Amino acid sequence: MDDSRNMDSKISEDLTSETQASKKRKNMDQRVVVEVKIQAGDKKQKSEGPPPDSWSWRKYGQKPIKGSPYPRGYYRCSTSKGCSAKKQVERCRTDASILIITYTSTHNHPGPAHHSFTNQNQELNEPSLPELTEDHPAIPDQEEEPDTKDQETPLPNNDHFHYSQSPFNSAQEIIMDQDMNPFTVNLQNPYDYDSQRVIINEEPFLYSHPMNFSASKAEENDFFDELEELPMSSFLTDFMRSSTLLEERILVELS
DNA sequence: CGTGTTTGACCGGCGC
DNA sequence: GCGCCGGTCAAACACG
Repeated sequence: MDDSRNMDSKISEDLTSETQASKKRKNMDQRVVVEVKIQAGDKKQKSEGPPPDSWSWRKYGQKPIKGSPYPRGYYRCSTSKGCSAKKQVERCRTDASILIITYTSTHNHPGPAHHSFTNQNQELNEPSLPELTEDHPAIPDQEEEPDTKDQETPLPNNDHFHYSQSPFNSAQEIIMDQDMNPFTVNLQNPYDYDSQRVIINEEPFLYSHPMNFSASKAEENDFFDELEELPMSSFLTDFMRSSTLLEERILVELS
């Protein structure tokens, strides 16, 4: 639909520091980039996979990306018909063990499963961000993004929050490279998305060795395979539950 | 039968 | 103006 395009145009002007982004491409609205470090064995988890995520995603496309050996999958929220939440999943071209998930738009509906578990986590997790995405009309423009005012806001906090909150209310690390983030920047980030980045690493060493280069042609196939199934959310979910110890971190980072 | 995935085609923006 | 590329659509297909 053109809704996406709609926001594109609008947003491009809003983003103040997205000059770079626009260069690369027509930046979409503000996006949340999540980097998930996975391990070889984790992929299998999907098989047993609990619910993928609190949200159900329907894949609507997949395309090979230039410069990256791995294809990018396009997902849309299927939980609610009118929900415009989308996400893109791709692998880091430099480190195959890193999954890059880009969340776009917001959920304009309460997440079913999400809610249940949101209750427990959210309380301590994100005090500043109530169920903005959920059922709170706190968002003036709601999903449709707006009229710019929302995005123009110099204090992206709120905006970002509700963005980040929906998909991964369990991120272990939330980083906004937009402001200043040594971490992300230090890591090699092939993408200059001007949105905040969330890094979820299953390993505590993510920052230690950003580059693994363990990706080989042979693995490519594997990756494709994974991408196709891409229920990566399964481990995300897993994280949500077990990342309680890091929740405080989020609080600090976000707040 | 309903829901989600796959896949090719199409559209629109951007760079040259 | 043309070509490239990313993003989306929609029909066909697969699975529960």
